[in-house]
Amino acid sequence: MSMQESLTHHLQAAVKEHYKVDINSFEFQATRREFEGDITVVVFPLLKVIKGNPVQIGTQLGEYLVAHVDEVVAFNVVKGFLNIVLSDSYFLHSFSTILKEENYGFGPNSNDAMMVEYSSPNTNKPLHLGHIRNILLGSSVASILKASGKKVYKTQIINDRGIHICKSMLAWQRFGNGETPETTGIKGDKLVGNYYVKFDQEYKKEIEALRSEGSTEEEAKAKAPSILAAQEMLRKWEAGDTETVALWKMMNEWVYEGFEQTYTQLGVSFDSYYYESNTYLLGKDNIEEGLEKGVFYKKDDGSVWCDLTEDGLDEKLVLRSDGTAVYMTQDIGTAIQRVKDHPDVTGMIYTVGNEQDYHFKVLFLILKKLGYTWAEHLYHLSYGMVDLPSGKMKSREGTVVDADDLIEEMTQTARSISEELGKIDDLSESEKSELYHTIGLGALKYYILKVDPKKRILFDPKESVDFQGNTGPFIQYTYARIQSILRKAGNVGEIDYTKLQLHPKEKELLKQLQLYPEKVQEAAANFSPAVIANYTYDLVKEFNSFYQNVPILGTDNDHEKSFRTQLSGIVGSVIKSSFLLLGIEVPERM
RNA sequence: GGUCGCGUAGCUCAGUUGGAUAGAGCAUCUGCCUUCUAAGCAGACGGUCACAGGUUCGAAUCCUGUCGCGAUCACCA
Repeated sequence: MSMQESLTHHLQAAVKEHYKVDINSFEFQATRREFEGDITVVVFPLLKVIKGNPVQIGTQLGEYLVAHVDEVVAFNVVKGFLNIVLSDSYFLHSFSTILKEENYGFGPNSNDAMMVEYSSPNTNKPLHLGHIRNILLGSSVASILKASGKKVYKTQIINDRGIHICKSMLAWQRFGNGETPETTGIKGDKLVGNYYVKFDQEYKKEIEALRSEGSTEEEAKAKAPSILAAQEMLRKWEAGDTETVALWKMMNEWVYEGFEQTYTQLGVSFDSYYYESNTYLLGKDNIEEGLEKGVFYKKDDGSVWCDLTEDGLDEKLVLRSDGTAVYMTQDIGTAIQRVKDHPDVTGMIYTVGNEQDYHFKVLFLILKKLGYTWAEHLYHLSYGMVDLPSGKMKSREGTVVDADDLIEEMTQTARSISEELGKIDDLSESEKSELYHTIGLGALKYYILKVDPKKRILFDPKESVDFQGNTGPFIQYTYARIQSILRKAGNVGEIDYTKLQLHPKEKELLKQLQLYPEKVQEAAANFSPAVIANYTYDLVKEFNSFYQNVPILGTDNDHEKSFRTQLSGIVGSVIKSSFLLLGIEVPERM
């Protein structure tokens, strides 16, 4: 039974005894720092049932608690707030429980399986900062859900077909002279991306030429030789033309190798991959089904629609009049296919930018109307765009912050700060570069994950990501500090908890530690890594204050020394655990 | 124009069933390394929670309206 439950129980009895009424629940909150106490009962809501002065009522309740509950040692009432002071032994008992737990903070395993989709890139250009936000969010939410007790499948859908893919293929065919990642030493995704840009440059030249001959912009865009060739290539691809398909396969392989390197750098992975080249024809059968069920209707021209006007949305096309699929058709089919492939899946999460909010609203509604039970648990993990001071990132115009470049830059910043501080000069070169990578990525990941996904991020490449204050490295540093203490402390002896008197800083730390399990659940319920990031920051701030104000190894009381060492150890393992949920590693030294 | 999201300190952000004097970091300023790692700690400065109404004992939080920013409204993906 938790302390809140226990207090509720006793408060009910107190209210019954004094005022002869039944009250189901009470409002609790952590006592604010400026008041004495650990947990606070808000008296105001009781006034609806009990007439009287809130201070008097609070006092009576407080007296009852002190008399009847062992753990309550004192109380005070300020206005309508009953502040309760809990005993040291209560906190120490709770600490010893945490100490025994294997995976403290994680929920019990359930059979619910969730599928989390993220990354989902196009295979015509390298990953950029926008993808990084997507990947970090999706990957972290997957870890958080797993920690909350769910089974998780990480997946992505790779946009490996379409006109934009043909564009880079075409440009390579024309201007590539057969060059490959091997011959050039250029990373595969970068090489292909270069040809995508090349295509666009040629295309623009053609448009200009046509316009000077008198065509309108629209006409020029439509009849430029490059775009016609790309369209022709797409037709060949769809018809299964051997040569085209071979070129497509080869260039996509280059891209996949490049992506894989970036994923490895980021420390993320997937359990399955879906390719649009396999799924783009899915969904047509489901449209037929929907027609039979009356979820969709057919117009005279043969096109199929879903009427969502009663749900406050529009009518949505789900099949063209020529019988071909649209984006929505494909997404309906893919969702259904995924549950067929993973029968234990009870819900899915799509990590996709907020520009597609409407699309997913419609998709989820249609799937619900089709009657799938798992459609009740679909969530669009929507996030704001990452913009630059100059505006939107555009691959074709080269105004993107490249993922690999950014990772490298962060690593270099970590290197120069570390070298300046000079605390790890005795490490080997390989240990050092591993450490710089850990710190640099820690800074980047934390920077992105600590903010609410809904908000757009303005990223200024000129202003580097911070390494001080509310940052990843600050938290990593605290972890390293704790490890240093543990190394020096050696083995901790048996602790006689009855010989201890808690320092206020210790008590605050214990309270913070107690919060971890509920924070994990809260983060899972809200699909929010930011909850974990902010919690960890609070914990670490609290620890640093403890560290600077209370001697750990320096105290001459052996019980205190052991306890403080152990307390530091637990804080360290919670930092490690919570940072793992964010996909951030922690160093033993830094 | 319709719909959705956002608006909190100079800047970047917390603040989730409505609760006490709205909290952090960065920046600026002041102290603290012969003691466990100063990427730290202690403190100062900084607020009309976009604006205006409403509900409530109580509103940054809920409701309505206004303004600003963004996204979206294709037989594109």
